[in-house]
Amino acid sequence: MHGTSLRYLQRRIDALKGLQTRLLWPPMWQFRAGGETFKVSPPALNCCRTGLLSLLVRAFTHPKACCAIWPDSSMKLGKGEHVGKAAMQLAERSFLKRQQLLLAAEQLSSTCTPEGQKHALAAARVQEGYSAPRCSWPFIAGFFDAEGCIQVHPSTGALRVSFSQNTVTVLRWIADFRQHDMGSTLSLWRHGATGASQLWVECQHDVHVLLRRLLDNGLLTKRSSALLALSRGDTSCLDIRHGLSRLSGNQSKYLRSTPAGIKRAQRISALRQSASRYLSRGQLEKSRELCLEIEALKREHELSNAFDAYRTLQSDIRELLTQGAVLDDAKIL
DNA sequence: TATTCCTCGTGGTGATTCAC
DNA sequence: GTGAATCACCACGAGGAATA
Repeated sequence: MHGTSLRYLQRRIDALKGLQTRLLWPPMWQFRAGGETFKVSPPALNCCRTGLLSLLVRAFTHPKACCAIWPDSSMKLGKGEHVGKAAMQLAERSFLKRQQLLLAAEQLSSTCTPEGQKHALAAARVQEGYSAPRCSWPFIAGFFDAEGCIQVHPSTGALRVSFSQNTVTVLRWIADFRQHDMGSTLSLWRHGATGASQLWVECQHDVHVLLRRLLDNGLLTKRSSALLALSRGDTSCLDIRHGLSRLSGNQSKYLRSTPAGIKRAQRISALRQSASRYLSRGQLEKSRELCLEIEALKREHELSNAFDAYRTLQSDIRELLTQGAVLDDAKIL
């Protein structure tokens, strides 16, 4: 790595990512979900989309629910009356998409043109009135399953929980409900560039109480992550970080800091604190020396992070090729 | 088909408090 | 005095979904 520039590494990373997106992954013969292994037969893989869809549905949903809602609805959308029934049932429990679901249920039996239906649904989506719901812990648990995130802070080791949503209204419901129920406030932050909002819980006591409440009220897809986070005390921060990363899959994989990266971040954080103290005591020279050291460490940190991402990409691509992945000719520009 | 939007997961920074 | 822990705020990239 010595002598390699950040710009050069970034170009290599971009090239590897380009290669990775042009790979046709090896055939999948089985997959595991919910502790069960599902075999995928060649016909389902090769041509029968419905067959593969049914398999996935069986794996990821409740058997009864999937029969009622899933396999055929996506295929027959627009003419199956069970779609209308499903939309009506969902509308009874939905806060955010009630108007759209009611419209969908009505339109399936109306004579309106497909184009007209499409415009009406789009208008309902824009105009959806966010009437205040009967906010409850089961509602928050369900919302968190879909939009929540549990993280261990890289340089502090602190547990953090966040909810993200483009519409700030729902986050305010949750913040208000929680303040009323538990007497503590949450920080709500709006992302400048995208306009999306995030609700943060960072006080360690509040994080623990919140996770326990979510678990007690039906948290499902993030259950394992929440239990792992709550095991802190018996397990090290690094192990919890690693476990949470594994549970969240490959998303943002190449952004994650390695254990060495976390140590660098912690060192920088400690030096920054010292510099700040020297500055506050008027020891300007010492503060300036530390600032120079911090800048050098930050450059090294950035370069090392890029190198780690590059090595991980290399290794992932090699493994895929070993397993039978090939370049997709149709994606070669 | 290209572009924009939206969500998820992640990292950085500064201030304050606490323990040694 | 110092390092560790905590809290609060801010921001961005990836990639799938929605839209033009």
